Amino acid sequence: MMDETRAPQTRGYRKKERTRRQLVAAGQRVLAEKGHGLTVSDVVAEADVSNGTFYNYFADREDLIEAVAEHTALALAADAAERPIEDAARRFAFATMRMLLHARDDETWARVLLRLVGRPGAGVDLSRYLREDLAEGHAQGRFDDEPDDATLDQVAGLVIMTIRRMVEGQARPDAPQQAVARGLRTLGVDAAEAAALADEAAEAVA
Amino acid sequence: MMDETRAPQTRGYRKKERTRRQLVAAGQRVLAEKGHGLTVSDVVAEADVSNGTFYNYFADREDLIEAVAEHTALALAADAAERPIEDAARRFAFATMRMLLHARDDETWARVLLRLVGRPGAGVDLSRYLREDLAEGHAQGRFDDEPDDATLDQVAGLVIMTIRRMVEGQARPDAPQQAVARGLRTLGVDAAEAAALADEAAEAVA
DNA sequence: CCAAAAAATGGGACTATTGTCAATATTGAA
DNA sequence: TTCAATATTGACAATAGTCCCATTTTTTGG
Repeated sequence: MMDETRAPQTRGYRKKERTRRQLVAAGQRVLAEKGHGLTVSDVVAEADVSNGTFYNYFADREDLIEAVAEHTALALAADAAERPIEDAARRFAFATMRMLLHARDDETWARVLLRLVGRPGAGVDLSRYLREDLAEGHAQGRFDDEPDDATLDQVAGLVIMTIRRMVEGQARPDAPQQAVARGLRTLGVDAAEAAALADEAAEAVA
Repeated sequence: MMDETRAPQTRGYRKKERTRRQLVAAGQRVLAEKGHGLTVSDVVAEADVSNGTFYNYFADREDLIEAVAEHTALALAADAAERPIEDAARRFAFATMRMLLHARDDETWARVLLRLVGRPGAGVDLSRYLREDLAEGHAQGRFDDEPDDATLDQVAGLVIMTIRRMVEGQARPDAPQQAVARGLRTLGVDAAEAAALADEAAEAVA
């Protein structure tokens, strides 16, 4: 990715940024159609820019794929965050369930998301929503633990590995509920309520 | 990877399998020296085989990197498994700590290991030792949970995400102990003992 | 406000690398 | 020695990634 910290003051600047969005959008379409066999040629053709321009915005092919994954994941997370759910535990259950079911229904996206994990440095913002949820849950007295990095890692890791297992086709049908319930229990919600919330989320999201 | 399930029909033919080992070994050396910029050309030059031969054994460049990572991880896991530690909880603590510290000290390997996550289907054997440990721990009455997939995912996910954070340079110095203790607690070991075992493992492995 | 310098973007030819393939060489068995 | 099976090879095609220059945009100074 290019320098994101540059101040977006100038008007023309935004025009140039559109090229990046074009490329990401094109990447999304090509990825959806051709899956992982996407080539840079495909993408630049779809976006109607030249090969050189592509590398003005992305370091390599993986970098684009990463950007597409992040874009989709953020959209999903932002959407979930907008829901006016007061209880942090319930919101966590819904957001997590949403991500898991989306991964189940869109294998291409799931695979791309998994790659993101394998590329440290990327996807940092992804955990922002999770962190906020955890912090609020702790403030509400819903979750035991302080929302520290280790807690975050454990919950995120559970979600990631569950998605991985789903992609591998080795997941039981109720893997999403299991994972959500397990995540809640890890955060300090008692087993019975965790299971209830997970089931509720599964029904609501599906 | 090529077909591993092929029966040893022609006994002596397996001498040819040496080529694969040569490639993996060459990959290890090149990876250690050039880090991520390794090219297939480098590897085949180092292994002294032709370009075409490489693709007889590996589907693509990533596939080799994967094999190298698995090779190293398995060596590590096997080594840990050989230690005559009776208590499953303690053995888990040692094995996990060993992997975490190795990842901390060898960033290249850590990055390669993370990539395995993004390649579903790979690294399956990696969790075998973990599964065995969990099963034995359950049999010993040390761990609460049945050693089911979800438990495995949660523990493996914790380790992976901890390594990820270490690679990103955002981990606290005691992240390995934290992670090991957390893993033990997830398995049902009470907090005090989990912390004690984690500290013990950290000292012993370091 | 204008002109010119400076900086960033877009373009596409070029190089490097990956990955394919059909021909050739090697192996073990009969 | 011959054969079938498999491994190896290197030339080749496809694709990734680099580089430099023209063009556009932004900033500077009068």
